[in-house]
Amino acid sequence: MDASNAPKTSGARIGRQPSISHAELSHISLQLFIENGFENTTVDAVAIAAGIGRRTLFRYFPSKNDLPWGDFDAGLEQMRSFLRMLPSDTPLVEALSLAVVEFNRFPAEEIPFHRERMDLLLNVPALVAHSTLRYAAWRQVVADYAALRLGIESDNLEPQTIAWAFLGASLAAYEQWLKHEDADLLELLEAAFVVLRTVFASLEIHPAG
Amino acid sequence: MDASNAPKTSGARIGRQPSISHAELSHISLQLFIENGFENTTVDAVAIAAGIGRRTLFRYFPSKNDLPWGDFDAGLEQMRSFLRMLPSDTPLVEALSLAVVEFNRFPAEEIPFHRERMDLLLNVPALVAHSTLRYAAWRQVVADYAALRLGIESDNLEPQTIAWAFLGASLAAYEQWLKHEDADLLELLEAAFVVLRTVFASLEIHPAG
DNA sequence: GAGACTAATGACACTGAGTGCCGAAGGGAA
DNA sequence: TTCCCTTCGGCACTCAGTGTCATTAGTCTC
Repeated sequence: MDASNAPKTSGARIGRQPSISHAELSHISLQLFIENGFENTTVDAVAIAAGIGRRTLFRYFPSKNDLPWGDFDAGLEQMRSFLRMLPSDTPLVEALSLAVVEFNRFPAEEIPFHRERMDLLLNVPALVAHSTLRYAAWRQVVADYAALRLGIESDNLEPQTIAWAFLGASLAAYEQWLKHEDADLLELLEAAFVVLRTVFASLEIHPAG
Repeated sequence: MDASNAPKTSGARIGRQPSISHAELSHISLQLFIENGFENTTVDAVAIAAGIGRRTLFRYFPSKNDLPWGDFDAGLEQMRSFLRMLPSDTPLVEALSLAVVEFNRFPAEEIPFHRERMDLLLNVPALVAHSTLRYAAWRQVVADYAALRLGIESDNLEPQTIAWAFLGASLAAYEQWLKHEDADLLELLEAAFVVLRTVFASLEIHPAG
């Protein structure tokens, strides 16, 4: 899906070369969004800044809302692999906690950049709304693993609830991270998962019968 | 916020009467969306069906996406009251479970209607995305109560994580409800909350039979 | 009842996102 | 060079949403 303009090792491609990459285009748009605000930046402005036609831009990204996301799917595949390689006797919640933390680990030099992107994604209403659609794929990864471990289908109540809980905890952690300049994202994620364990482990609850 | 065109008991209102109510307009739009699909129904078509101008429609609802929601805020206020009236020694998770179940209790005759609305809200991409913004207010109610009970601010990690978890569990329950014609929504909600308690208490999960 | 005041309506024009269509441009292969 | 393939980008169009403003339909005062 990405790097589609880099010449493949298996022979040169035929036809006209793409004039830009998804990553470049995403990066250029992000610059503009951060500088002028998401709403104040038109798609035309992004296309002009990238030196491509407006029509071409919509061939790279299906909507303006998708521009800041860049290559999210690549990260998902990594998370899938990570989960596959975990020992199968790892407790479910621990396995998922580890995987989610790993998913959000970035090289130190990328962190300021990542922060600005997440600041947009979690604060611009249009992007907050749109993000739900992207998170669905993320939840699917979590639900698939939970289903595998529980021996049930991934569209059952249990895997879906678990996936939602991990997503929610992650977003709560991100919100804290953006609010506190000096905070550590991975620690906040772990803290959020601990909240889940402690809050919902309170056993004075009587399951409704 | 609603019933603004019904004459108030305290004297007649001044100025021209609203030509329609939010509830009526929402209902009319829902009919069209269900019949023809959300994407295939233009705002103009809704306005015409409602016998009002297109411009007027946007004074009642800020966007097409808001039309199917109707009066969501009224339910939120009810949930707030419900939580306020609970004994303060009710365990936090139990209190929230009860409140959320109560929030989703509807008269039997409204259930088929509610089902169709939720079917739209949870399946039409544009509405799924937009719903995140509406759910934020819902989460705030949960977070506020959790914060109160925990003696911390509602924008802290704990209340936010708890609110996300309850929202996620509720949505997972709704998805099951829509998928199984004969399912009971309130039972599914309780089941989803039990999933949270058992999974995060690291107990054994038994797939629902 | 006439005029003042108030609030909702709706027509019009405009911006901006997203799409279908199609010819042109740029590349490799024969 | 010629053919073929792929991307590019201009154009026209649909539709959501907004600012403006005259109009309509009420109430209140004199």
